[in-house]
Amino acid sequence: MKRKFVAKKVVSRVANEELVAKRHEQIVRAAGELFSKKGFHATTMREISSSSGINLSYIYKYVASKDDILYLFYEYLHKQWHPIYQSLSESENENPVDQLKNFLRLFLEIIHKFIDEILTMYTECRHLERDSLYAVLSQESEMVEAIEKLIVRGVNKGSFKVKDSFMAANFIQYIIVIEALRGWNFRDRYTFNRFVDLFIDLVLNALGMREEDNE
Amino acid sequence: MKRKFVAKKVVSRVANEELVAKRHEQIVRAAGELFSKKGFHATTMREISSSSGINLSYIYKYVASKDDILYLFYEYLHKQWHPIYQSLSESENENPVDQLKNFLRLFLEIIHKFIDEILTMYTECRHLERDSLYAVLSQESEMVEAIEKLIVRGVNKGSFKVKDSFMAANFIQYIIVIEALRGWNFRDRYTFNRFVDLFIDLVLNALGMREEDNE
Amino acid sequence: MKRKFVAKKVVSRVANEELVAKRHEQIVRAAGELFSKKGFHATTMREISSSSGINLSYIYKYVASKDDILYLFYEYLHKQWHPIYQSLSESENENPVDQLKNFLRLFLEIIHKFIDEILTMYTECRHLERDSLYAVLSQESEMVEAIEKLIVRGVNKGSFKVKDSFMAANFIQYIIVIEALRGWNFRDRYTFNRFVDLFIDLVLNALGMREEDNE
Amino acid sequence: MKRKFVAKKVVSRVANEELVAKRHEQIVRAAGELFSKKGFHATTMREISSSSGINLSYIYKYVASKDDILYLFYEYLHKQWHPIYQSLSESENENPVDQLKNFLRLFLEIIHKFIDEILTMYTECRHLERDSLYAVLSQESEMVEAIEKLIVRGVNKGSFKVKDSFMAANFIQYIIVIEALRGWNFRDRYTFNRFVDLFIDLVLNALGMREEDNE
DNA sequence: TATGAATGAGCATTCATTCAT
DNA sequence: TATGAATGAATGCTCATTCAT
Repeated sequence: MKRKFVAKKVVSRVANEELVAKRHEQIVRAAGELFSKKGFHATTMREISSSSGINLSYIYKYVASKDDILYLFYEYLHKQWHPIYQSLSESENENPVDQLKNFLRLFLEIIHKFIDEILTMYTECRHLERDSLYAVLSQESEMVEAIEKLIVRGVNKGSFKVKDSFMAANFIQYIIVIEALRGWNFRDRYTFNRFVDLFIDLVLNALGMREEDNE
Repeated sequence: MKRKFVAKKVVSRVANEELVAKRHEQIVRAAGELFSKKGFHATTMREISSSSGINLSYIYKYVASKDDILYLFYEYLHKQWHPIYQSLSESENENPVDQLKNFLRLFLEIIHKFIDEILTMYTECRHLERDSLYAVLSQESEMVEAIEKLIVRGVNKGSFKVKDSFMAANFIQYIIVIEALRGWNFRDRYTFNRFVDLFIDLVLNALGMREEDNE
Repeated sequence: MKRKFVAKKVVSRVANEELVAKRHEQIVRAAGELFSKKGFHATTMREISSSSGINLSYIYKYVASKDDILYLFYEYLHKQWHPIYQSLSESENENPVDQLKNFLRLFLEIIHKFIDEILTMYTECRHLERDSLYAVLSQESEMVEAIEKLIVRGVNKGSFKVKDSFMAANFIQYIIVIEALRGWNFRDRYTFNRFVDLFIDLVLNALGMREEDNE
Repeated sequence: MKRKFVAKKVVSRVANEELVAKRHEQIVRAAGELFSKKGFHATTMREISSSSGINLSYIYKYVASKDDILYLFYEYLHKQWHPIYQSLSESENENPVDQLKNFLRLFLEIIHKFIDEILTMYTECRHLERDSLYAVLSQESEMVEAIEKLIVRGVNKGSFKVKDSFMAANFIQYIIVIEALRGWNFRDRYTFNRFVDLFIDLVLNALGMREEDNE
């Protein structure tokens, strides 16, 4: 029942890989901003073209469709936090509690930095075409696995106490973007640091740690 | 700093209120399904018309724009759970823990029943126009308040222990729709009842209850 | 080569003639104002209905189409000045110069009173359907004839001197609505009385009268 | 109280000016004919597209709206006679009477050539949007000024005798298009040359010249 | 590699008009 | 006589995408 991770390759009709990477970045930067400001559908290819400074028809040498750009956008954002959760699997010796706290803090900082983009990503990714969508879900899934492993280690060491580590991992992976998706309701009530503290506290509690253990 | 709740009224050019209600339901049913299947933007008015069996131009007697339909759709869903969180404020004598458990269970059942619609609602509501969006956010906010009151009572009675009840309420209001938004990753792993148990456990923990208190 | 004057009858599906007349007036009053404000095409039947206070479908019992209303509007305006030029043929004993002056003055006053309506009439009547258009042109033509007769009498009496009385009549019938059609360019420059004086002076001159004869 | 002349520029999203000019002409030719046949409102963009041979969406690269096309149409016609009245101000030494006669004749010839278009122009220009309308009225106004100057010179030289030269200029500028607007009533009665003679005679008379002076 | 010209399909919305009672 | 419900056919305009060079 192990999920296989699928990837998607945005095919470009240009050989030079370096150039492709450069163009993709150009495109995504422009598009991301536009998507975040007006949404995917309301953003036109023409706008992406003029905003990125790449000729409209020429964009189609680097992407096959507008959908590809949305995927590229997702990929770009994902790249921001990929190292963070990947490091989770690498440093397996660390204390799981500290590691989790650290992970959450770093992650929340990324979210905070890309608030608009992440809101966009989560509200627009439904419109991805089949292939792209699978690739995205796959990456999300990968992240859940990394978190799960951490939880399992914590449980084994007696730091956490959860009924089901996979469910807990999903829980965390979902709640972690709360600031982007629900922030409008509480953002002006807390400083970012205060928010992080409260957030970590809630999550640690959920994983069966009381504050007394925690300090 | 108290938020004022705003409402929006979808005005129809037909006097007969009963008929309006009937038509609105017809429209929303058809549209909701289509939105869920293909998204708001990809759904055309023509499809809504033929799916609802109401003549295209005639739909515009009951709504002013496609946006109105999206709002109607949101309203329809919201009506499903409005009674649940409203009852929270009414029965203030009950034991907060039981009340919360009960609330969560009922709510999760509603979510389960409308999974596709809720996913749609949360991914499409960004595309609402200003007025409609405000109305929606306002209703969401109202729900958070109801949850917060419950938490505060629980804290006062010593059942819960949280650093900040408003943050906790936001937390719960956000996590509660996890099945609709992230279910694809865990749905086939648990029965619905198992999921509910795990969910409630995590939430109660987050609110500072250990399982030992809990049983 | 004598032109036959054609008339058009707006058929209504209601027997009571008095009622028909009353409704037609109601309709025309409302429609005329709307046409003048926004033009024929921009005015909707619904607006005419709500402005006239007659139920939309019921209007169709009194007119066969929107076009009919435009024609009715024309007819209504025409009725305003019909007596004026008709009287021209009746009082054949009067001094033609005085009669012309009088005619012009009365006519200009009517124009002045219905400026917007007349502008509308002349810019919209192109959109009349065949039948209605013929009826309109026919009425216009009739007016030219009346003017021509007057000129002929004036020429015979030696008061006017024109090369071609029919051309001159057309000339006058056309120039007489100048205030409605070109007024924007000179209206704020003259009082109405001054305008009338200048106008009559120019027309009399055109008909071969010098001011010295004129006084 | 001097009127300022305003202009309007139809902006196209194509850089190549020559191409723009070519396309504009293509569009105006097709549209003009259609407008003349069926009126502005009854003419659809689709018809203009197929009649001009330019793809519907591509038209919108050269004009921003249907209104722009109406304005372009007006501009096109205006260009036909602009040189004629402009020359009026240039050759200030000529005999005003000859100059006026010449001006009228040339102008009437242009009118004659574009009868349908001019009828259209004057009956449809009310539907221009604000900006375009101002530009149009401004150009008309400019023409009146040119005529007025000529009249003033004629008056100073003792050739004309009018009470008010501005009013007279408006008079002429209005009457000059009579063939387009009222021609249906007299066209089949005169050859074009005969019409021109009669017309010039009437106008000169109006300006206070008797035939005896005239010959 | 890079660009300007060109296209086809679609979309929300409006409106005059008719039906049923 | 009078009305509210219902319809069919358009219409201006936009947009992603491809062509030709």
